[in-house]
Amino acid sequence: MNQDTKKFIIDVIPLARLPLSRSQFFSYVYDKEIPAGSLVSIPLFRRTIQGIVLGSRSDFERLGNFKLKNVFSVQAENFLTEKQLELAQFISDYYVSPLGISLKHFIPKIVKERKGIRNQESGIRNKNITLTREQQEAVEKILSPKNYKLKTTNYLLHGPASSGKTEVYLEAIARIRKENPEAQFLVLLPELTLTPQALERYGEKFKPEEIVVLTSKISKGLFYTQWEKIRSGEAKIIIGTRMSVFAPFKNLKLIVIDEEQDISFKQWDMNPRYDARTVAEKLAEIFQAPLILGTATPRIETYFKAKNKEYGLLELPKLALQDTRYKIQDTNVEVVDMRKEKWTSFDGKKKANYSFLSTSLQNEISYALRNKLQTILFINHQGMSSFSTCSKCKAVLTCPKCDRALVYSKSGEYKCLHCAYKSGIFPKCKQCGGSEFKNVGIGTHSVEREVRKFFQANIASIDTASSKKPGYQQKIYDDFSQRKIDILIGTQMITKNWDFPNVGLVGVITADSLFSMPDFLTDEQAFSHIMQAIGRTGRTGSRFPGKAIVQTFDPSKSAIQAASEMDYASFYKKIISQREDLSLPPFGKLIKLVCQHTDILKVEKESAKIFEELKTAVAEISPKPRLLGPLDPLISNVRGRRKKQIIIKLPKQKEIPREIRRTLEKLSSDWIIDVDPIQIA
DNA sequence: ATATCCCAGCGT
DNA sequence: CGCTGGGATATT
Repeated sequence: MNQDTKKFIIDVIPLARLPLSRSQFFSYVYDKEIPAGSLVSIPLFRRTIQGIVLGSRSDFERLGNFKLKNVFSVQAENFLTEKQLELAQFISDYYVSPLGISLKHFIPKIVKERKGIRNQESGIRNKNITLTREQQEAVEKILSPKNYKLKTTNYLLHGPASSGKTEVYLEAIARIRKENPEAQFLVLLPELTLTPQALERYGEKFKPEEIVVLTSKISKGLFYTQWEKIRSGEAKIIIGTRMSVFAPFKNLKLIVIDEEQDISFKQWDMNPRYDARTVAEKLAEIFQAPLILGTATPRIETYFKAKNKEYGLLELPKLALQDTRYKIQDTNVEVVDMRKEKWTSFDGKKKANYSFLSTSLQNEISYALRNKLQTILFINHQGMSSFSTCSKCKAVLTCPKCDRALVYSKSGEYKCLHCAYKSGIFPKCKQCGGSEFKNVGIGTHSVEREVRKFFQANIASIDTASSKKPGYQQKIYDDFSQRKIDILIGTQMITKNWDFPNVGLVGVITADSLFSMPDFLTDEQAFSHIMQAIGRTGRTGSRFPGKAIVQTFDPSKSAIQAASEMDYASFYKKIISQREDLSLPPFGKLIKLVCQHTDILKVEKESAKIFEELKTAVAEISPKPRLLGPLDPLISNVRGRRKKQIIIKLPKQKEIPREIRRTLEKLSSDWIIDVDPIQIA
């Protein structure tokens, strides 16, 4: 080492997947100190990649004659804040994922061209809304927890549809802002479809230049501009999807997670497999900011924590909204047993109804149409059907790459909803070579066709596929809010916070399809979806109380019953005891390990080996974790990749025991580690 | 991510 | 004995 020129050792985390078992940084040389958090360009094994600086040192002696390479260049000094580094480290530890991969999420694609900032129009109309006593109290608790002897600054805001949760967020924000005009607020939404609505609401309190929206849909240039506005503090309110937790906040004073029960907060398909709710909790801790989890149907886990005082529980009663714009009525919910629709009465007065629109639903649609009220029909499947069978041998038409059923689409082709596979117009049966298929089950398109047969009205449908057409979703939204559409048919997406005051009727066409995937969250999610669908109505004028019809072939299901009675408490009671019996969350912590490879033999051998290793590891731990597997997952073949999975159930505790962590850290890249998975079937 | 090394398995 | 493919390994 040359003694004349002063040099520094720079510890850098390469933005690459490094083995978890080794330290996640490498050391380089540079002739200046580089501040932690800087973005640099470095050589790594005769490649050039980016890295994040951890720190600079000058203790060359300890290294011996190990030859360090040079940092190529500094791309951006202080690119990540100290707090972002801390958060990245937390994510990597908690989700057992390489640090470099976590850090990648904190770095937006840097684009040189800075486009003009295009922000939605929003006139500031500081409407003075009087809060109800409950709303007021919720705000007080959030702002001064000590006065209420709360040990935490995390809150569950539990209130049914139209109970005025947003008013609570807005008031809390306004009050904090009054004290601290530089304060920043993060509002997390499950999906980008909800952002236009949110913009409208928050636009009433904020100037357009203070609001920033972060979703994967916006252009890279705009994304970068928004990112920098957050860093500078210019952006005060940040509305976005789960990735927004990675933004370079300067002065974060409150985090809101709206629709906290939504599973889209969990990144299940990519490393790090993080849950924005868990990350947001850490982010709130780092900034010493309160966190509000808002929902009409809390996750069982969340409600459990609230009951155990881990979260402050803020309950808003029904009909809290005293605003004279709406007069809220109890929604009348009717569960229709679809099996009875096919019955005929002895005197022949009641005829069998073979349509998937029950007599009740047909009557209610007519009623709504007559009274100029709008109808929303909710169906869980997109396209024409859920699956198709060969007319000759009854075999289900499946994707050749995955084992999943193909779905008939309008184009005449059969598509795989898992990969991009399309069958062509004349598929052949794998078993008998037959070319005729019968479509079983119903989707948005078949419902639309059926509704058109019965009613002369303005009818439209929307699902994930059709909403991908640019502008289509906005058009449907606008048309529906301007009452140009009488009957709207759609998948889950339209039940989420699309609030229209003129909806008099909601129909859930087949509640049963919400239960098609048996898993530990199925009932919870089904309950929440039915409740959400029901919540779309009931905001109408007092002359017409909201009406909801839930069609099912199994009215005895507790999720359906509880949802139709809008009874969260009894549903919670039922599920929480099941969870306790099975040591499922919140009583146990789940870690899912999936081994996948094209060669099934390899997968079997490898997963058996790891299972044995875990067995020995677990033997030393008390209380003893439980191991399940290696098992075939419900979908064990995707795009030709075969899978086996192992489930680890830890007794309730925050940390993963060292013995288990050691095994996880040496898993090859054929393995997926999913901490707190949302699916274990 | 990927070049390199090492060795098993095979053919000559 | 030599060639080849697969897997493990290490990366500053």
